[in-house]
Amino acid sequence: MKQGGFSFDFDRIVDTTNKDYYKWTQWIFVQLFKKGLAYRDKTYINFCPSCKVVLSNEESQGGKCDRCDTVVVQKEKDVWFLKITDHAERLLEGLKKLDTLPRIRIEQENWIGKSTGAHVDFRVKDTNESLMVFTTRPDTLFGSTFMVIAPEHGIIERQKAKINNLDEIYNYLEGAKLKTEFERVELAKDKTGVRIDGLVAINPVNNKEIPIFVADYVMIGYGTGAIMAVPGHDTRDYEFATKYNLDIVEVISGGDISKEAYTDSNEGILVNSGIINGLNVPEAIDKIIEFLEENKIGTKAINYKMKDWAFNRQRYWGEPIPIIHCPKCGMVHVPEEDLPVVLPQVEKFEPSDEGESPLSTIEEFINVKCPKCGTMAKRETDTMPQWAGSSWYFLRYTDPRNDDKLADFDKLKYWLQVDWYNGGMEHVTRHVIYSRFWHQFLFDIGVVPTEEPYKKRTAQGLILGSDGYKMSKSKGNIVNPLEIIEAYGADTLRLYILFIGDYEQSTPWNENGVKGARRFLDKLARLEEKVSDQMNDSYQTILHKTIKMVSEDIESVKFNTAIAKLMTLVNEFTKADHIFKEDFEALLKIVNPFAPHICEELWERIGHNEDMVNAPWPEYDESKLVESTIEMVVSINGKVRDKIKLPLDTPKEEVIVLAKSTDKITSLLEGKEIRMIIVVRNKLVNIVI
RNA sequence: GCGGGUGUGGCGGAACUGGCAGACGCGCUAGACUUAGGAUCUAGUUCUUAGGAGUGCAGGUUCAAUUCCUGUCACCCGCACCA
Repeated sequence: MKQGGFSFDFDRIVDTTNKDYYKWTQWIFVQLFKKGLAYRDKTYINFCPSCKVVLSNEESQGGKCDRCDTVVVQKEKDVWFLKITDHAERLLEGLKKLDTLPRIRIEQENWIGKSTGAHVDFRVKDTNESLMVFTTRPDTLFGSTFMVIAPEHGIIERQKAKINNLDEIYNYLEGAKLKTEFERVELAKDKTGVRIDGLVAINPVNNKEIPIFVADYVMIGYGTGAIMAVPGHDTRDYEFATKYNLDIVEVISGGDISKEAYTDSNEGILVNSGIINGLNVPEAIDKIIEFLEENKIGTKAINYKMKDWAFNRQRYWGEPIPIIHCPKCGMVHVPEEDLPVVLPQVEKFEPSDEGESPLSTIEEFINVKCPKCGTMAKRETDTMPQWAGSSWYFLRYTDPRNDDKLADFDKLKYWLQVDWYNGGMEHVTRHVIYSRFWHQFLFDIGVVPTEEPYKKRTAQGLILGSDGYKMSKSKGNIVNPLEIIEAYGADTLRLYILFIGDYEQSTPWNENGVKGARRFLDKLARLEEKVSDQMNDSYQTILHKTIKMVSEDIESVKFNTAIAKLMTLVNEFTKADHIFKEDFEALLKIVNPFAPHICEELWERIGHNEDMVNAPWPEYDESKLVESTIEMVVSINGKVRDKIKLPLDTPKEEVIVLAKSTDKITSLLEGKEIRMIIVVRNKLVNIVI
């Protein structure tokens, strides 16, 4: 970093693995625990048999471990959760105020996955329980002709005495278990399921008895793990109903349900639907929810795809969770004054085969007195994920050595919000959601002065290997920046990376391009020989234009075009027979952000003792931006035919006369009738024939 | 399937509210200086049947379209039996 010449304040270094830092990560956890936002629960978790580690949903996308690609298995375990779902709505709301890339915004919205609809209770006949479903389309309730529950749904065990085909069902559940989440999704085309013989549900709006199926196309993790199937208006239900010969009822007119489900039904009118017949869809939804609530069979509901954040890991490298398990008091947090709970020295860094944390074998770490009652108790041995420390580190920059607080409130007030947070594309989704959640929480307990951490959030494009693929060790297409600095210099590297392409776009690395950047710097250095005390008018316009455009490009993060313009200017200076010293200084100042080392060097060589970084940014002279003579394009029917040189702001009538009089244009116009002439001031003349 | 993004020379990429398509760089070609050139400089470099054609493809609006509209294709990314 230092070699690259970045202007970071290295006095404010923050290291999330340092105990003076993670003390505050643990402190935040304690606050979350006190507010009930950190809780422990037994659940099926994603477990990677290779890393021997519990994974969050975020880390096991596609059913594979995001570190080693091993297929993830489900395992029952005690899991620490952070109740991020409590913030679902706020996280979504706050997004509106965040200035960010469309892509990031969409990913966030997707991740939160809000949908509105209703919860509806379906009584199960001859039992004392009912199945609750979530639906976004309560208006189609009258068309629900069967129900489907997820294989993991608890009702199977609870009502097994009533089920006649238990063997068949268990058999199916076994099969479903063997499939990974990934396969269940992949083999989506062919729907399988088993009817639960013995259990019948009652559709609460028309009291019809409908069969219940168990099928793995319903997920336990989303909604309630049970659905009301409306085959007439849902493709999956339609497919299932056709396969198992179930009733298909049309409740929204407009389609042809003998051929396929009519899903594009927002236009249609309700039919076969009792009290909501004749209404359009939005009206029907309102009315049926009203009905459900009046009769206590359902409620309006909002569902989020996002789940609580599984927060414990069994890795060594992580902040120990500051909780003590006391036989008398239960779970007690470590008192704030006793923080940090320091990560002990350990011989074995690997978790046990059972997936226990490596800390679990260290007696002197585990055994501890309960801070409440003094009884011998045991420490929690799981640690936090890497996300913990990275969810708030930027706050610590404001006050990196504070030992009393995670950061002084007044300092936070001075610095926050972060004006612009930029980071790598690969971490964006999770980092944005986690850090905003923590920040909102810290705001709620009065630790930070703003509800949202940053105003603007972007991510820069990746630099790919020269083969156009993502750089990776296995592909052998890695470029080591230090080697480039060694061979071409830090300025070259900086310049090339910024010149290579659009800031947000991924671009392949090209060593030849690096040479080009170096050539530019060599050219710049050679200009020094031409510096003189004599003014030079020959390049004034382009100089001032470049100052203006480079300033603007930097503001709008278009570094590639800024550098292109600098190159043009240097080419222009190369042609000049001498360069006025002040003009050369102006050039150095605008090249400086891209190539600071060489500019400082040249700055000194032309007689400055003071550092260049403190020199003011040059200003352009408005009067020098435009030349007095301009070139106008003369086109016929939109095709460029000739160019004429004219004084700036020549009146329209004169322009027309001059345009028509050139040799080329006269010959082309011969014998033709001019239908109209369009003049764009100082730009072009278009003659239509 | 849904959503987002991107399609411009041999390559990376420019082109503000429609107004000279290909800036700038790489690569390539020829020449100069040189024992030499992988240094430097100069000239050229979208294609071309030399009239034109040309910004993924097909239409449309306009005096004028990479830019606006309609349709369509391809690639990349994200989500995904989401009820």
